[in-house]
Amino acid sequence: MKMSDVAKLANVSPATVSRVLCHPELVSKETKQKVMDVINQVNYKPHAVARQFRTKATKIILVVVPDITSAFFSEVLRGIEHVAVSCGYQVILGDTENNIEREAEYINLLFQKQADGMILLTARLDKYKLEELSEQYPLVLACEYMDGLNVPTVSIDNISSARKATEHLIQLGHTRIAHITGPINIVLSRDRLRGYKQAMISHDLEIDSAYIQEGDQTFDSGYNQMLKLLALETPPTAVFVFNDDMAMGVIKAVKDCHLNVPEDIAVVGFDHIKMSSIHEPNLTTVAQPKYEIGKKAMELLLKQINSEQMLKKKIVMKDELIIGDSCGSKSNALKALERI
Amino acid sequence: MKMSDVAKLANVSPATVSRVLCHPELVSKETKQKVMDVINQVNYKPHAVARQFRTKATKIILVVVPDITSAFFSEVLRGIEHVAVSCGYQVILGDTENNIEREAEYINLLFQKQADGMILLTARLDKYKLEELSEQYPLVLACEYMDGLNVPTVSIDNISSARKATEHLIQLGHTRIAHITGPINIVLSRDRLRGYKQAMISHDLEIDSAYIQEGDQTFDSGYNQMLKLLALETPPTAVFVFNDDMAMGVIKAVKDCHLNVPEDIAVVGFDHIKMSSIHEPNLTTVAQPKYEIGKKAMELLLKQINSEQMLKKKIVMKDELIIGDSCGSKSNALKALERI
DNA sequence: ATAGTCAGTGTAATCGTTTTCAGTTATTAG
DNA sequence: CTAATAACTGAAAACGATTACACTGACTAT
Repeated sequence: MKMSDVAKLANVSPATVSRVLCHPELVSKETKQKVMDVINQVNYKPHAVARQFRTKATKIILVVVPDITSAFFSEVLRGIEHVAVSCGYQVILGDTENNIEREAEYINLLFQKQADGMILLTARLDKYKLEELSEQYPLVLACEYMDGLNVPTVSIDNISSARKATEHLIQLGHTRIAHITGPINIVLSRDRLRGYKQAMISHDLEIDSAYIQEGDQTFDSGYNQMLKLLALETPPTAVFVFNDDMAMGVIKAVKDCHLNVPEDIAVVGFDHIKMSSIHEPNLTTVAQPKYEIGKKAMELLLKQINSEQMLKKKIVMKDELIIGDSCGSKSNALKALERI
Repeated sequence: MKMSDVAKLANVSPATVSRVLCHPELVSKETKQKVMDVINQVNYKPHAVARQFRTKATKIILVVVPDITSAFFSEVLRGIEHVAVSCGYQVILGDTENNIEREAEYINLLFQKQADGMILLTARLDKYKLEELSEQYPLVLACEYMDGLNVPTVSIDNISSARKATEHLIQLGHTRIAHITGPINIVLSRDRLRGYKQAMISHDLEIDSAYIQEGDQTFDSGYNQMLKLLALETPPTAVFVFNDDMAMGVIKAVKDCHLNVPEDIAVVGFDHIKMSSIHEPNLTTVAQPKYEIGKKAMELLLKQINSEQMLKKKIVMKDELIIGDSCGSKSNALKALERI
C-alpha cells in the first residue's frame, strides 16, 4: 500500500495525500477529511525510507558509547534518547565495547548519510579527524572531551571536580592521599589526575609517585591497585578513585586486608552511580548530572541539525560532591595517620 | 559525490560501479581496479538510504527495552548488538521507560519499514496484536514472554528457576519463606511466583498470603516490602526476591532493623547482575545468561529476516543458581526459626 | 469589466541506488 | 567458418515519497 494507492481511493493526486500528511494547512478541510478517512481505513503508513530518501533527512541520530553496560553511560544515553524521541528522532546505538576501531566504523554511518548527526560519549579518535568531521556533520561530544578541540562539547569540569574531591580529603586532615586513575590514555583520567595534583600542590602536600596508580575503570582494577597501595611501606590513609566502580573495588580490597573504611582508609569515588548510595558504606563521590548531560548534548545536536545559532560551544555542567560514609571524620583521619 | 560521478571519472556506467561494490565477481579485474581507484581517490561512500530504498532492506533492527539503565537489560542488549553489528546490522534503541504506550510507538517503526525486524525485551502488549505482528514482520521476544504465544521467544524457564531458588531455601531448613514479587501484571513475576508456590506446596509448606508482597522491580520497593515482612508477628526467616536490585533493598532493610543476613534472614535474588557478586554479602541468586539470551535472540531474528527455517520457536536457555553468602547454612536457618 | 491575489489542486521531476535486459566482444566447439 | 556460449558492460526502469511549478476558479480592488 503506497501513497498513490491512497490517492486513487480518495480521488486525489499523490501530491495532495503527501500534503495532508506533511503540510495539512495547505489542504482544504473536506479534502483532508476524505484523505484521512482512506488512510485510516486502509491503515496506510508512509514508507519511512522513501521519505528519508526524498527529504535527505533520516531523523536518526547515532550515539557512540564506550560501554553500554556501564551504569554511568546508560543514564546519559537515556537523557539523549528521551529528548531525541520527543523530537521525532530515533537513536542508533553504537557500542564500541571500548574498542577504538569500532568507533571509526560507526563514524562511517555519518558518511553514508545513515544518520543526521552523532553524539560521541567517547573520543579516542584523532583530534584533527574529529574537527574535520565536525565541520561536515552535526556532532557533539559528551562526557569525554579534548583539550582545545573545536567541537561542541558538554561535560563537567573534571579538573575542578577532582580538585574538590581531593580537597575534601585534605580538609579532613589527610596528608597521605593516593589517587587511582583511569586509563591514562583518556583525557578524563588525565584531567582528574591533574585536579588531584593541583589540590595536593596548593596545600603543600607531597605527591608521591607511588601513590598514583593507573586502573582501567573496572571494579577489579580498583581492587588490585588498592592492594598495591596497601602493600607500601607507608600506605596512604585516603584514596581518590577515578570512578565509583573502582572505588567499590578499593573498599573491597581494604576490607580484605582487615582494615576498615572510613576508619583506616578514606575513599572518594566519581560519578555517583546508583550503586554508590546503596553500597555499604555509602560512597562519598562526585555526582555528574548524567541524565542532564545527555539531554543537553541532544539539544546541542538538534541545534546543529536545524542550523540554529549556538551561544556556547562548550557547555560545562555543574557537578556536586556527595558526602557519603566512606570518608569519615577528622578524628578518623588523624588516628589513621598516627598509626604508621 | 554520487555513484554516477564515480562512474564518469572511471569511464564506466553507474551499473558497473554498483556491481563493483555489490557483486564484484561480475566485474573484470581491470575494471574493478579502475573503479576502486576512483572510489578511494574521491573517498566515495554509497548513500545508505538510497540503497535501502532500492533494496527494500534497511539493515536496521529495532530493540525495545523497558529500561536501558537496568544492569540486566543492558547486558542482553550488548549481546544483541554484538551479533547485529557483526552481521552488518544497526540497532535502533527503543527505551520505553516502562511505559506501555511507548512500546506501541516503536512498533510503528516496523509498519513504516524503518527496520527489518524487532526484538522485544518487554511484552506488555495485547497478545493477539503481537501474534498478528509476528506474522507480518520478523519478531523475537526475549526475556519476557507470554503464555501460549506463537512468537519466537528466547528466555529461561522462570517457573523452574524460581522453584529451584525456593527449594534451595527449603533444603537449608527454612519453612517460613516469603516471596517479594515483581509487578504482578508482567508474566515474569507471575511465573516466578508460581515456581515459588510449586516449591512450597511440593514440600508441604504452608503459603501464607502475608508472606507474598508485590514490589516494582526497584531497590526501594525491595526495602519497603521487606520492612513490612519484618513487621509481621511471625516474620519469615528467608525471602526469595524477584530480582537482585530488590534483593539488595531487602538486605538493606534487614540491616536497618538490626538483623543480619544470612544469620537472621536468608535472601535469594534473581538475575545475577554484576553488583550481586560485589555486594556484601554476595547474593545467592539465579544467573540468567544475559549476553547469550541477547545473542540467541538476534540469531533467531536473522533467521526470520533471511527466511530460513527455524527448528524451534521457543528457546529455553539454561539458568544457574549461584550460591553466595546471603543464605548461610542449615544451622543458621534452624537457629533463626527457633528465635520466634 | 479587468486585473490581481489567493486558496487549493495536479503534473511531473527528482532523490541515488540496484537490477533486468539487451548488447558487444571474445572464446570455444563442431 | 559458423554457431553457440561465456564474460563483461551499458541503458533504462524502478523503488515511494516530496515539492517546484503551473493551473483553475473564486474573490477583491480598482
